[in-house]
Amino acid sequence: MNAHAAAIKTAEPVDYLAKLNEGQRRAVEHGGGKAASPLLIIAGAGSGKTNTLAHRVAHLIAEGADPRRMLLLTFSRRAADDMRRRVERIAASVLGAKGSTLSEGLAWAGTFHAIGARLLREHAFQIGLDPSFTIHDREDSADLMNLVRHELGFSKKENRFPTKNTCLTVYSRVVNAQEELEGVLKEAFPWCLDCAADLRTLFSAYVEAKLQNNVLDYDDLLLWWSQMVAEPMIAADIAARFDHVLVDEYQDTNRLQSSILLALKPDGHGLTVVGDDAQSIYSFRAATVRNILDFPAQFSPPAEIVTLDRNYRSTQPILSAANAVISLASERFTKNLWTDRQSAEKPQLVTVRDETSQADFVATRILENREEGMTLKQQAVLFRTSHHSGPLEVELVRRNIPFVKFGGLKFLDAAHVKDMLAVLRWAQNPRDRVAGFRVLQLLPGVGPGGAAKVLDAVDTDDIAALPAPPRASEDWPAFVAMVQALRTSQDAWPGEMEAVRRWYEPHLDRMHEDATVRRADLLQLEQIAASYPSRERFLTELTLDPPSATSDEAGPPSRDEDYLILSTIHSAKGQEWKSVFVLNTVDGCLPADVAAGSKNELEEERRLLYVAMTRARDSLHLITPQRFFTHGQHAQGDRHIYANRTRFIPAAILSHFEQVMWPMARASGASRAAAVHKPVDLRDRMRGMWR
DNA sequence: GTAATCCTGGTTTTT
DNA sequence: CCAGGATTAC
Repeated sequence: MNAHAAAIKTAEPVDYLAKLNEGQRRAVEHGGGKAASPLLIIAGAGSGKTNTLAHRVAHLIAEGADPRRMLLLTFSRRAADDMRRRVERIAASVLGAKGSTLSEGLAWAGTFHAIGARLLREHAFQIGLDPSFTIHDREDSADLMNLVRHELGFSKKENRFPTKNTCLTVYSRVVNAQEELEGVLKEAFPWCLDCAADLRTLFSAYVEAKLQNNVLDYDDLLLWWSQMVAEPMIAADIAARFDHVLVDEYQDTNRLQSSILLALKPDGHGLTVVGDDAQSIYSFRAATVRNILDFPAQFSPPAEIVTLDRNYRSTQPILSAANAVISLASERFTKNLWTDRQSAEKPQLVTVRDETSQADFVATRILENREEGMTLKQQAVLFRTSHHSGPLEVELVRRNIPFVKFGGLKFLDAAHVKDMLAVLRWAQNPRDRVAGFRVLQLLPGVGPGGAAKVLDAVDTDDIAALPAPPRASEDWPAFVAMVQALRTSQDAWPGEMEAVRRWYEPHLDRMHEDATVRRADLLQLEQIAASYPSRERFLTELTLDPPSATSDEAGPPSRDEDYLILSTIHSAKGQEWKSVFVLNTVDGCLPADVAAGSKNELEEERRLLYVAMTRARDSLHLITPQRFFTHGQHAQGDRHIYANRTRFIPAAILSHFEQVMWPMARASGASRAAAVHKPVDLRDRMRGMWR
């Protein structure tokens, strides 16, 4: 359907450059279509960044560059697909029908991690890697870390050792930030400083375990890539594949990633990076704004800089408010954005009683907007952390408003889905101990001990030759048969999915009360699997590009249905909507209390609010509930805390907002307050009925 | 060595 | 309120 729409739109004038403003045009034409000196584009929110990059790619192609020799590094697969579509459209208008075939050659577009995985598989034999390696997601990595931690005896120390997740976070930071362990500990994990030596031992054993298991974690995809291109012979090989390297969202890359770029293009020739330091929100992944700031001076002569500061997205009042918020940042490098989209409507700062009231307000406004002709899809609700949308989700369901949620819990995190994937992964890579460990324990009577025994033996023997674990003899033959069928690919992909599910379902029924619900997920997984060409591709791409929305999968909610977007602010990056609602704009939520520790963390939270605000085109609501109910336990509790407006909107900049109370105070405050403060406990009445 | 039960503690954001 | 760890009972 989109392709159809695109085809109609190709009546665009051939002078595609005419539509660009001066800065955009300079960025697009830089180098005149040749692999020219390095280019840095500082592109503010809504300044047409993606469009400019797409035009640049199309322009290069139009000037004769080979799309197959372009490397386009984006932040998500979605961004890559979007880019490909746009390039195709622009190229088609310039080159006619030939353009669309050309952009199909844009094969090297994707995330750093996905491209890394692909290059590593292709060059595996040159670097001592078995190309059948499997990739561990965060949780698998933590499991392996835990295994090693246990083996080394760190788990039962007198003074408690950092948890598996902390260990992994430290490890990951050292790798991605390219810093010394001690430095990282001192800066970010001071309470672990005493364990520095043990951590070093642990990490070394962890690396060894990954090698033994023939697995790579997320960080390895970058680390191996960077090490690979540090080898002159291979580096020449890989660098020669790409004439142009273009990187989107450069402010969210880390030092490891920048080292890869530098190895690919040492003199910066053919290198283009785009970003906005005001939107840097991924420092927890070791991203650093230094990458973007230090980029020009890495080269001599230094990279050319083009700044795009005209915003085409938001109205002036929204932009002014956003500028006011970001101008309070302690350090800033980009200029304020400007626009000529006038409007009388200031962004609203809405005070509501509590989260329930907030949900009520949002749902009401959204329906009002829709009555006035704004579709649900043109509206979005953003929040800092995934669970903030809980009460709203309840309200939306109650009012029958369809929605799709981005970010937070994923389909793939569900235990039963992980079980299925572990079976496939173990078949793909028999050395993947974490996968095997998980799979074996699905058998009744097999626990950690039994599983370990089998895995130790399977190293030397064929699994069929092994004696059944004592208490699992009944289920053993069927299990072995299933595993062997997978290993010998008896049922071609994706048919084997069904075989695995058939085997798994009885175990699912045994282990989970709610097996029926979970079965539906398995069927869905099977559907998703069918859209991948092979087991290897399925496993790889699913871990690197998991379905980002909770109902994003190939499932029933039909594509052309109208639905509201709920999203974490992080997942909202790069997107825009006519109307945006930001939930819980209060201290403790934004900034999140866990991130209010250091100055740097706080500054990042400020940018987060800035990112959220600049997603809005015409209408923006920031909502501040006055009361929060503490999470749960005391049933009789009307335990709550009072929250304050976020510190990022101090009184000094309040004039940029219209302040509103909701619901509008009709009754006098006193009677309402009385009603609120006198909770009624109906439980005794219920009990009393039978006494 | 496994399974069931208790208990503690902790909690963003994502490739 | 939930998951995961530790403890205990088999």
